[in-house]
Amino acid sequence: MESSSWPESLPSNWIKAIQELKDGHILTDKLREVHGRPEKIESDLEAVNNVVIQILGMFDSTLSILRSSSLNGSHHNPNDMRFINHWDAKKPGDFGERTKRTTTRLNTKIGWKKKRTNISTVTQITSSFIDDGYAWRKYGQKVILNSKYQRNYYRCSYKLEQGCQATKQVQMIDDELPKYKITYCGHHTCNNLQRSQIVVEAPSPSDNSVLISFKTNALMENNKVGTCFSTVKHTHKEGFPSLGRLNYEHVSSFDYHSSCGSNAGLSQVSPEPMSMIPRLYCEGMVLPRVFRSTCSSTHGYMSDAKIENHDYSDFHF
DNA sequence: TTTATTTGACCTTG
DNA sequence: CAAGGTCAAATAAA
Repeated sequence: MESSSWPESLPSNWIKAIQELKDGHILTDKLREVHGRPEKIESDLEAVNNVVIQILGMFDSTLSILRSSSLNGSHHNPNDMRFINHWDAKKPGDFGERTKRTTTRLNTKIGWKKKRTNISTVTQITSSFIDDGYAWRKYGQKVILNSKYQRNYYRCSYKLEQGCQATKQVQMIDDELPKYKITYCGHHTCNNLQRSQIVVEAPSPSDNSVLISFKTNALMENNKVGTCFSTVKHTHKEGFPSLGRLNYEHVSSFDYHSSCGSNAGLSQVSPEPMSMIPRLYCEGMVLPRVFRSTCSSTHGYMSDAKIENHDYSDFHF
């Protein structure tokens, strides 16, 4: 990926994105070197951790640049507020009365439509709430037809501060076992991911794999569980029935086994914008192999995820 | 007092 | 028109 192969006419933000990808590629190579040498991983765990975090940051940065460029069909400065779509143009407090709100909403009809038809979603079925590393704020709850449980709507806590458009919906599935359908809509453009602490364990002699344990900051810092688990703080009277007290350590800790073999999982997921995929996948994709993700929840069930409604129009790789 | 959640109204979509 | 998604005032929690 030589920079000379790119047309000189590329806008500066695209060049920046390309540079980010190149840097990420170099760092990934570094990781690959370490991958086959578990003794090095152990001795330099912090350095490995830092590389992973750098790569993730580069992916987020690149996607942010690409998305901001492609959303409007032209290249522009992502900080230019003129290019924010109608959906987000409105700020809280703009409407003191219902009548005023009604008028404005009608005027932004195009924005609504665009939002709903073009947005990509990722749906995940899980037996417990997953800490995806982002801070979410609940903004709605709705009774869904033919469903015993209400659907809960969350948006990124940094929507107002940074204009992050990521939202997610959480709905309990009517099943004999407690399961949740979590639908992520849009991707995060905020820089407030609570980075996971990554613990790499040496491979076992019997299993040619590397165990990487992702633990969120919520476990490291006292009294911050509420922030990280805003989605867990639902009410029992209307929303989901009580599952009892969740074990935070178990729920927020995931183990990834890097196994030789199948690549199906990665190939299925990789085209999706990194920052909109639940961290369950994003973190795993850092390494060159594919993972079977085991959610070590209080129930110990496997979590399952799939991508619905691909829309790659914003991401021309 | 500040911040987050609840909840009914409003709006879009099919 | 029904169903689902979002807003924002009211309320609760920290």
